[in-house]
Amino acid sequence: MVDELSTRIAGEISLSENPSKTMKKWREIFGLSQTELARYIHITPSVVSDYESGRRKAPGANTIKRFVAGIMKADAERGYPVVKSYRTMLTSLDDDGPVVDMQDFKMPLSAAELCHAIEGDMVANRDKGSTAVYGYTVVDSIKAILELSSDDFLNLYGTTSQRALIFTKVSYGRSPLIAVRVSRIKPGVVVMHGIDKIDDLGMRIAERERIPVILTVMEQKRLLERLRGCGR
Amino acid sequence: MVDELSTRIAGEISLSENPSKTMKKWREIFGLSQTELARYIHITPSVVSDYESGRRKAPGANTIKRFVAGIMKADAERGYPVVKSYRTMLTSLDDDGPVVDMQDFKMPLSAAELCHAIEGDMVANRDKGSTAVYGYTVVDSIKAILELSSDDFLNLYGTTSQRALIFTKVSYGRSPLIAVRVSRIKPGVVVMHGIDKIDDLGMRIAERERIPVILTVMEQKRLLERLRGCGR
DNA sequence: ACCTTATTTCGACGATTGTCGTAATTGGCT
DNA sequence: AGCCAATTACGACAATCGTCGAAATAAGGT
Repeated sequence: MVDELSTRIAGEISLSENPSKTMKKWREIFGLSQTELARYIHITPSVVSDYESGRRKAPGANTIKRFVAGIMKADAERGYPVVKSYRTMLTSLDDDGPVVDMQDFKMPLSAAELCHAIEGDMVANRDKGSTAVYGYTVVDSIKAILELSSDDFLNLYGTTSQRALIFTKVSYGRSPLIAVRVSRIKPGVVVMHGIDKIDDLGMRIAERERIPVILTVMEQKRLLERLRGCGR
Repeated sequence: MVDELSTRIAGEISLSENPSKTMKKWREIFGLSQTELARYIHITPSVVSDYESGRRKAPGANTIKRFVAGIMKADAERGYPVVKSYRTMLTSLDDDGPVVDMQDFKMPLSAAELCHAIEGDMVANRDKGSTAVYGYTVVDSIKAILELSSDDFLNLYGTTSQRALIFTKVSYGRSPLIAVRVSRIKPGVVVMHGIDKIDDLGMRIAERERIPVILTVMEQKRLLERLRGCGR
């Protein structure tokens, strides 16, 4: 599993239209600062910044190899949290639970860009529109309410919580936000599919949590296709 | 599936101890000459040779990207034979058929190296010991005989037929070689697990097909572990 | 406002890549 | 043996990478 994730990360960086941004995405997913990463791969922090800001447009295979080795080493020292999340993500798509789809974006999107892509309406915390989103999890909200324990909620986040949590079959807009409210880990963005306005309680929860909330009534099949096509 | 295989190839090249050899491996899996590949990615054949022979030790992300795009374009023009094989390979490991394990090696092995790794005895065509082997398929020979049609045999090859076909639960050594004999596509190496000598008929078939044949009596569990550890 | 840490910018320079073109070598086929 | 296609070797050179170090800027906390 470590090898598989390593290969995937290296492949994404190599094939990316913007390897710099992809390296930054993965560093942040692994919860490392540039200074921390620099220590793992024995270079100065300014070199890490040079890579991520695009000063070097096509890093060599040795650089990619050392980058991946560094973030994996950090994960190993912490007990493999990201590797475990990745495995959980693969597993949760296989069973017949509430998770409808879950992917990481090749290229990070902002909340505003995501909103635009799914023809949504951002009804709460519009000022947080620049929030970076690294992936999404689509959840059948009815099944989620019936089946998920509070621990299960953690499994919705895959490799990072900096993602969009998308609830389908929403009625009033409060239940998903209540669930987010009591959850220890918060997503970057909440999307509610099936309604075009939320009630007052939902709005107040959203403002208190400072999480952008997007509503969309796009047909679910098209929604999934649009999401799959994002961040390329 | 195309994206997934692309990412995997790019990741393997990036992370390889020897990116040159890994690029050559994948070019050969896709059945392209250096001259053909050069046309797809708009460089001269000598540049392709420079990459693959290690003159350039750490290709950049742009080079890897163009390499992968080239081999994928070639596969697309031929109707995706390699992509389909890759998909078949993933699928056949999921069901409860005769396939016990199937992997590609990160780094190609020779038949002799493989023989050594599994503590085997090469009883036929020792002069072909330098044959390159890119992966392996482990097959329960009893189930294979009972379940496989001649078309199913093709599914044993995954991304390339230049691999080791490994039969377990072998008794006399002739049945697997008969199966190979009547098959249109031949593996690079045949391994028979469970015997330490083959009968005359088996030997004659092997000599006629010019395929190295290895016998091993290693415990199956250790055999699988050894195979997984090969080509790193 | 101040302090500390993180990040970014950028000059500089040695190392390496990417590529062409030419020629030599290898391998397969007749 | 000869021919042809594929592959390899290699000189050459422009472009880019990899990295350091110093300084500037940004962000978070008090």
